Amino acid sequence: MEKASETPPFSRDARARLQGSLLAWYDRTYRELPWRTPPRGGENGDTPGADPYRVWLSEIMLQQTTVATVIPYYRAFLSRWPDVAALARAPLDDVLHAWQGLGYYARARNLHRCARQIVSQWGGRFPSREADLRALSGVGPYTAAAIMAIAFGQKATPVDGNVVRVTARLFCVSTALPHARAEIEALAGTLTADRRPGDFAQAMMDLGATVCTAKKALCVHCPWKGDCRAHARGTPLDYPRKTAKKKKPTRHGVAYWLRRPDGDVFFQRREEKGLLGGMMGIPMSPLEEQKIGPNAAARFAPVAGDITFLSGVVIHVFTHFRLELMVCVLVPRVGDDIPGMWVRESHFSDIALPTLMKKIISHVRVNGLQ
DNA sequence: CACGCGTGGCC
DNA sequence: TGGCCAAGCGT
Repeated sequence: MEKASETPPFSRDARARLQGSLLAWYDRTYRELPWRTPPRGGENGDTPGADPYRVWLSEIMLQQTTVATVIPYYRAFLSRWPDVAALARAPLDDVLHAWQGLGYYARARNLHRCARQIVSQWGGRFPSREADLRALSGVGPYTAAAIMAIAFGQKATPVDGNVVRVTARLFCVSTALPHARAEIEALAGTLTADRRPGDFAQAMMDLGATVCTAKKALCVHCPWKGDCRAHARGTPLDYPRKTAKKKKPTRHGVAYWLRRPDGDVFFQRREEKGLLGGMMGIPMSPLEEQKIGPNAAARFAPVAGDITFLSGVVIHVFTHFRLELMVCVLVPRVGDDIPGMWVRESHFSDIALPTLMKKIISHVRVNGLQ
């Protein structure tokens, strides 16, 4: 396994050159973002550490999520909960509601749990040791390293998708992902600067986000073009190598729009674990590989009643499968005795609904019978 | 450790 | 248009 890369790590001098040119590039091209503190620039100037709460909040939101998507959510959270104590005091439902549409809802539950951990275990102040950060809910190796570097100014190497790509190209790592992960992390660690660790970490990510991107390598603008081995070969887009992905399957299901005579609609909280965990939604059948016929759809209904199938289907694409959902209106024949809540349409905006549920609501508006 | 977990934008 | 991608984590 020790064929680490096609080319060996850089010498001490080369590393110093790489660090200097990247930091200079960062100062020159600095992008302002709501959670950032500007680089002081200059000689040995370390950027003053940012508020750990803001760094943490932004990093959790940015997990697998684009900057443009995160910005409005980040502003809303920070304005509503300015510090970790405020967030810890909030009811979980409020946090989930504020998170709706952002996806990966386990992050929101872990965020809330983490806020309470900070208050109960650390007196409301973020710990400044990587191991203590790692013990917090929702904080993994990447986020712990990011907080260490950006908020506490400590030498640490957060390795996100950008850093993986930049590093794989710089060294021409021949091993394919995800197997190459450890190897790439080790190589990335050899680059990390002692000075301005927070700026260096963000510079690596910015480089991957704006210059050394997945689909384009704008090597002309890259501060590392003189040392990059993939650029020297003229094949930067060949890295990082990846193993082929499986094709995304389609799964089928039925969603039940339970409507009472007064017009209220039935919602229930989804189980904490699993798809859209902890969010509100209308009842759904189990998801199957095959289309679900009318008989099975009636059999899966949560209560007895008159069923009307709406025309069309709701299509929603998740990370690991494509969902094709039939929607039927169900007028319960008997009183409700299943756990959940009846919600007036004018109050839909009060409950935490994932995007799939909003699509279903829209589908009923368009195709539903009044 | 491979997999489950959202959503929106891009070509 | 379908596949790929985006500042990963928990199990």
